[in-house]
Amino acid sequence: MTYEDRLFAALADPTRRGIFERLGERRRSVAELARAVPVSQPAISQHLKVLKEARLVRDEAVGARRIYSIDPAGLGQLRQWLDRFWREQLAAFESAVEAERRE
Amino acid sequence: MTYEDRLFAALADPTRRGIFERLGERRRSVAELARAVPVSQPAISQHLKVLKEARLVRDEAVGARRIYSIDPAGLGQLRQWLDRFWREQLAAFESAVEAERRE
DNA sequence: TATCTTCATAAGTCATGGCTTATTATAAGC
DNA sequence: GCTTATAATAAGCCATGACTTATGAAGATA
Repeated sequence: MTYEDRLFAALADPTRRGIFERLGERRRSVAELARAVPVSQPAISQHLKVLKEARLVRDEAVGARRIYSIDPAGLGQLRQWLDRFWREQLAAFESAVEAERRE
Repeated sequence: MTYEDRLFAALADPTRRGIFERLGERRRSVAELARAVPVSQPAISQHLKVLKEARLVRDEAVGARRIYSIDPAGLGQLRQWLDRFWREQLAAFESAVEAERRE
């Protein structure tokens, strides 16, 4: 499974995207997230693990708590994918127009 | 299921993303895709249906064939989501810095 | 030390989704 | 008109993944 796969798969689940978007507002502990999102604490931990492996979030130990926050790395990857795709598609479009012009 | 859900779910599957990227190069028929991607023709059709419902792809009848091509609408949605997220995160970051400064 | 909180992991359940083969519908070509 | 090509749908199989409860580990608090 590539990094890109992990990235898209991580964002595919709505609950997980919800968690991610909440972390976008501000850093939160697992318990805070569990209070805000209607699933159990273990479910939150599992989602966070997936997000972390996709490099979308980081965590930091603070006492017994673990504070999660956004890691821009994953988003950067996503933007790269989008930009590359856009460029390629634009190029393909132009070459199609060019081919048509030559007919 | 929201449109956004459909969008992310559609891009989550690697095979489907492969199909989508091939269509990024140029428009193709179902049979062409089936020849290029190592799954059966019905599987291709099923993937195309998902991509179409996410507005990532359009189709057009040409004789007995169906020509699929990129529909920029879905990508636009994805970019919007990314941009909005980025802006919000930036704002959150700035307000965090501001709060820290006041301490 | 004993207890309480916080979080991760284990194990099991259930729904979803991606694939297959079989079939059907429509258009093309002889 | 009959056969071939193209593509969508139906039905069924199986793996994956999202959730649950139960449990354990590590830090905070009395």
